[in-house]
Amino acid sequence: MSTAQVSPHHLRLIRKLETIATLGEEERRAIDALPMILKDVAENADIVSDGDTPQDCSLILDGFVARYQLLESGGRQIFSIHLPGDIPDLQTLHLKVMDHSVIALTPTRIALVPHTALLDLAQRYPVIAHAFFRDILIDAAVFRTWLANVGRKPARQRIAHLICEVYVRARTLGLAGEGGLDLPITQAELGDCLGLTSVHVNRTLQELRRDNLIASEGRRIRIRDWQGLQLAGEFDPTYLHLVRPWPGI
Amino acid sequence: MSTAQVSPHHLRLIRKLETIATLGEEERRAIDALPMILKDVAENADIVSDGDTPQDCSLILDGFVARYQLLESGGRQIFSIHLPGDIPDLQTLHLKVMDHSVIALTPTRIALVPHTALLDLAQRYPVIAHAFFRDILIDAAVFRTWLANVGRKPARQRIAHLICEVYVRARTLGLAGEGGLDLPITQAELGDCLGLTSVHVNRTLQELRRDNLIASEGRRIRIRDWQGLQLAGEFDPTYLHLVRPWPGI
DNA sequence: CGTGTTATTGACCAACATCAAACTTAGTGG
DNA sequence: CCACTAAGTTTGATGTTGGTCAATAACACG
Repeated sequence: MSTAQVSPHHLRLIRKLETIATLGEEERRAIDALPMILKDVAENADIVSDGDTPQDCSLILDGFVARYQLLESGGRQIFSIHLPGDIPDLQTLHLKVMDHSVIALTPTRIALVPHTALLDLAQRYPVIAHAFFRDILIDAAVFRTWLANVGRKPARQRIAHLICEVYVRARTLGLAGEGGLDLPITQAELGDCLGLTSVHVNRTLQELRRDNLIASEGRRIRIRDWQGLQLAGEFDPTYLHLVRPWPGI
Repeated sequence: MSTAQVSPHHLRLIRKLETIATLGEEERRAIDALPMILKDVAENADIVSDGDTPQDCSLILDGFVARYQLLESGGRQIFSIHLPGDIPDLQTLHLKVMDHSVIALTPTRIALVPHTALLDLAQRYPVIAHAFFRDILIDAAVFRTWLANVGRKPARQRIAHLICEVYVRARTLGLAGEGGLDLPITQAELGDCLGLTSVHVNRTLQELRRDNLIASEGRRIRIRDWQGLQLAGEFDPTYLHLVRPWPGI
């Protein structure tokens, strides 16, 4: 199967899974046969909400997505950032009730894939079941890493780390070049990722700019010193368990 | 199969899995046939270490266990607490290299179960594969919840929440009665769970005692006001996805 | 007993929060 | 194409939670 014949939507998923597992020709073909219903989601709209019991999973085709929870006390904690190719609600295959929400940080296009189709796929192709397992486990590894960041690192390190993570993941998926990435996320949202207020995020970003680790033009964050930024964030990509990390990481 | 014939070690695992999934007679029998090698682990010894590539999973038979990571800056973050019946390194079935460590908080007895046996089991019994999936997903849900705690809640809430969580899980497994539980964990370790210093943990515990939410006699924490403690911690057990929560939770 | 770990207390400090206002930017409709 | 608006960013002044350092007290255990 030459990839030219593959639908670009399905290709997104194949490309993503190939960053964390090794697929064969057969598996790629099977994924390409998945039924998908396209759907556009407005900025700041929930894709799945806390308490839902969805029957489909959402494959991100385009846009930035986050998983989060609102606290009784009014605060919000963002748990992870998701990029095209990710299925942020893959867990609904095995946990029927959502215990958090998924939101579109930008205007987003998703593909809805029925649980039945995905379960069937995993049933028939152990390699794909393995890939799903890995995806979920890497998800958990990201949560742990964020927990360590928020629990034990100062603001400057946390922010640097987050930028490193999103950059590496975007780059691995071919969504960012050498220079940096668009991180279309507000400082308040950054704060909700990192357990900080937007005010403190702002001041710390200025510090990172002053130290020439990053530059920001509007919402585009340009990485000026990749080594330095990794150092500043104590960033070690091991926890992402990438199969083929690009050189220089 | 009457449970009387089942080895108590295997029963621990069966009981645990039955808190998060529903097993049939056949599955219980298959679990009972799992090969296990018993091993004692000293207090404060690693069961698995960051960077290891183990060939077995560790079923906890007795004792308290934690997963953690050391940071370059010298700090430590604990990610989760594990009780008898848990398999804290289940993820090594699908992620070969450990990205964190597992430590015995108390003298602990574990059973080593070969990956091959577990993978075979999951292959032959979809219900068990499903249970493993759920276990890993619930693990991730715990990480998210801790992340929300550390990121967005003050010390008092964090501590109350942690006590609630461990109590509910211990009680569900039949390891704690109505009155409270042994939480054989130092205040420094509590701090490493919650992103606090031991000094602040100490002061906050005193506050919880003063408010009559808990009482502590040595290391035993007695819960004096279960409703109040849940309230103080904004504790909602949904994220544990228990199949049969006990009444009054 | 003595020794090492853990808990407790006190004095002081720093990182980050809060509150509030001004400024910038990107849309939007006339 | 400009004025208007809303959202996001930036700045300043001030407050508080929780950290740091250090000493003492309470245990646990051989």
